[in-house]
Amino acid sequence: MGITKTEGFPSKVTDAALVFKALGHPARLAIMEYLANSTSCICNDIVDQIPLAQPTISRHLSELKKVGLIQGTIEGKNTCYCIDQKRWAELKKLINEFCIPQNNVTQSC
Amino acid sequence: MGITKTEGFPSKVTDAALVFKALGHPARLAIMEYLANSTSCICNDIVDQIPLAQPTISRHLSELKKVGLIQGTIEGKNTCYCIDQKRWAELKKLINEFCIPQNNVTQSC
DNA sequence: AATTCATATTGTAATATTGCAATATGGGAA
DNA sequence: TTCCCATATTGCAATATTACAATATGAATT
Repeated sequence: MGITKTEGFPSKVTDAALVFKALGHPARLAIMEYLANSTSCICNDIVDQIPLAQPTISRHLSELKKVGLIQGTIEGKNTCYCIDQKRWAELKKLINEFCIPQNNVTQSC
Repeated sequence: MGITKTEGFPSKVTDAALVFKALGHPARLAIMEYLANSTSCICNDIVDQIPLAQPTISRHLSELKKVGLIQGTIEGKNTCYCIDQKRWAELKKLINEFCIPQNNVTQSC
């Protein structure tokens, strides 16, 4: 059906899945990496960095914004995108809960 | 188009995106969490844990297997799924390269 | 006011994903 | 062999995603 069932899962799982999903596209991951390594907020520089058309990038940006990974501020003609550091810290914690396996658990295969 | 453009991105980015994408579904994330916290390999126990039909879970399992997150071993009647610890360590490293922002970079907004 | 530049939105077409019923497959038990 | 049990695969149908052209918007510049 193309529709993702979310009932029956803990909200922590569905929340984390949304973040992973947002990061699960080369363009969006490249945008995140670019923003994480930039000293200043970048605007249309992103368009020059990513090999996709401007409308497509705009849509990816709004998707990252939707899950709270980034933040956009209008500055005159330009829009300034950057990682929402506060939210990022929370998300990183969320991600690590799934990324890091329990050390005290030994698997039999 | 529904098609994801991968040309023009570093392979490190597209590789990581595939992993994130695989984790970007509640069912798959729940499976990973379950496997990470189990002392033994689980087989059809997963079907009892996830509120989805067996064929759907089977498909999610094969998707996780495709990106190397898990491993399946046939044991008589059952199939034993568990996290591929070696590959997981590599993937964790890959994920952290994108998850952890540079500390020496200060953002202006 | 007219133009330009940066970005967002909308429309549309192609493709991918998801979910389940139905069905296969293959091992072990009877 | 026949019957179950566990799992995989296939075949849809519904929906989501992706990409881009065209267009809108809105600020600054002329």
